[in-house]
Amino acid sequence: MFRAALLPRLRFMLLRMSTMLLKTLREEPAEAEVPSHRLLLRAGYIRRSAPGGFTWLPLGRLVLDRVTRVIREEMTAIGGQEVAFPALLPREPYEASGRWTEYGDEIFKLRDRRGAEFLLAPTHEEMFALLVQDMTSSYRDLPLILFQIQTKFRDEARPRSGLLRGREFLMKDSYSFDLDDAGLGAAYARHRAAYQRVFERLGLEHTIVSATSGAMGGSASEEFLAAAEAGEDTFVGCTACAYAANTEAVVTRAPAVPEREHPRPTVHDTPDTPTIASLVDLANERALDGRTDWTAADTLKNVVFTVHHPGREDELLAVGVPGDREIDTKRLDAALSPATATVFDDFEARPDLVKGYIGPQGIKIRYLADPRVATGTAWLTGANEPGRHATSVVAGRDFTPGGSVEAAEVRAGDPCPACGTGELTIRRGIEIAHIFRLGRRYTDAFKVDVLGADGRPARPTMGSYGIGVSRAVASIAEQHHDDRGLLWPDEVAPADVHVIAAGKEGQVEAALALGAALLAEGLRVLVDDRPQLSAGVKFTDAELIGVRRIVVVGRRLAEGYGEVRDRRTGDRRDVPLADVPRVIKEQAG
RNA sequence: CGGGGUGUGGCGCAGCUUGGUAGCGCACUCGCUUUGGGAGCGAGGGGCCGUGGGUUCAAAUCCCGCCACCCCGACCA
Repeated sequence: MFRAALLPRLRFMLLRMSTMLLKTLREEPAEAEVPSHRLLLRAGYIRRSAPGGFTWLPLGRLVLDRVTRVIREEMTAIGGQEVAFPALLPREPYEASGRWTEYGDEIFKLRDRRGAEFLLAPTHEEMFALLVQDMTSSYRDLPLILFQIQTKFRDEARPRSGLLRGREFLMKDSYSFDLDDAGLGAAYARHRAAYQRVFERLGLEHTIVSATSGAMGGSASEEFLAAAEAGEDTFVGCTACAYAANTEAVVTRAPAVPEREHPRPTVHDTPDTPTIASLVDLANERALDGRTDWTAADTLKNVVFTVHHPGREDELLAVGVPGDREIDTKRLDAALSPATATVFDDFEARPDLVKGYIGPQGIKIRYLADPRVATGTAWLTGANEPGRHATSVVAGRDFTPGGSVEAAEVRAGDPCPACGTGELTIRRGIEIAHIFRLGRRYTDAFKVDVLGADGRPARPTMGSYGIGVSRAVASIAEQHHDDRGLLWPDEVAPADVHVIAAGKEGQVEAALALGAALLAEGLRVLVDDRPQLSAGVKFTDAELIGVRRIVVVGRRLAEGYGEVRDRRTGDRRDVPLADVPRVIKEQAG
């Protein structure tokens, strides 16, 4: 009988399905919607075990470890040093940075037996800043790149999509400490390049987009988005150049406005036209200004919002966009950050704001307009009287916005703001990494100083760089599967080769012996040595589990042949068993 | 937080309208047969029907509350 324990010098153990904690599901779990969630559950990689929390089963753990290994290698290669912090932390550092309250409900807070307050860390900027304060004293100690791979906790309002958005997830977070902006820039660039290598190795097709910084603070940040339908982020690309951006960060170019004389504004009776569609219909019906070619794009839509400024009084704000566009509240919030906006609806309290007939002329509240509402453009817009609109309302002449705002929705086909010639395409993606130039927000909060070369204190500047490790696993599954199951890239597969014993006339023993020979080649081997199972079940499970190379030890065993399959190419050929290890070794490179 | 949906054995579901001994498929155990694409026959084990209360002689089923989960949106990265 084969005993893996008899091969102590081998790097890997033979993975035997007969004894592995593994149960594949024939039917789709009702709770799972997105492909990665469905397949990882069905193929026995994970089990849901808490709201927003998953257990990594043996197969899943193997994949997770492979992903972790790649990240660790690339982080080490850019000079990163690995540490590990507690996840359970006292309140004080987060109080000092302001994030105890700023992070809001998303932070898990708890108390110890004496009533002292703790949190489960959602991310660790504070602790790394404190560590550097504690352990460095001279500019000679910098620069530093420190990282950890650790479970993070966020009390998500709505955990969903399996591993894609959990309340507990694995994250690689690293932090750079430099004395000046040039050093920070270099650390940022090294992380960016390292992440590209990581995702290249993980087989993750991704796009780097400029992003907004959110609760982390700091200026420039970029997100790495893995293209996937199941993703929650929308981003744009350009058909002609390399431009890519999160929709929140898309900047609209003001159109070139030809010089021309516009007639004075004319107010028209436009009863029962509270919507853009009804207004356009009526304008054409009545041939306002002699035109019958009015479209929604000729109208100026003005929407009133209540803006909530943290720590200040709410403010009313009207936003003007061309009538053929909706306002994208995510973009508006990003533009107003840290303030947030909600649609204003208490029109009874403001008789000067005539719902459905608001125009920017003489408006009494703050007014911001889309960049398309450029100086010299003329609009059909509300006349600030019930049932009336005005034509030839010209920006810069009849009204002057208090500024421009990126609030209009971005649409496929919009001109590229970078090159101006290409068109924007819209795709969905999963945020698998986010890198920030933080600056000194956290080192200031803790007064982290080292002694500079000039003998004076110098305050380090920080960068923060996260990779969602468990989310990356799910993203790989999203990008690498077919209708039969998962199909892992080699680098992250739970095994290099999957050996199936199809038959009971010595096939199990032969498969185990072949497994041992493959192990001896330094390959990671999964053997389906489960007794009593029909070949069909094993084939189906192998395809579900998703190891690319499958070797079947079956009906031609008596002749000394096995069948080597490639799940990706569909190629199948019979190979003498003695040659299988060499053949597989060559394929696996 | 708003809208919708669902809670019945490990998984997928029926039963609920019209109250009366909890059922099907898969999985699991044992036996025999079978063995290259989710095997067959036979015999079994496993469920306080999410939870608390109410109505009733009697509740999975009717009524009220609560909880959980899923989906869409808001929020968040």
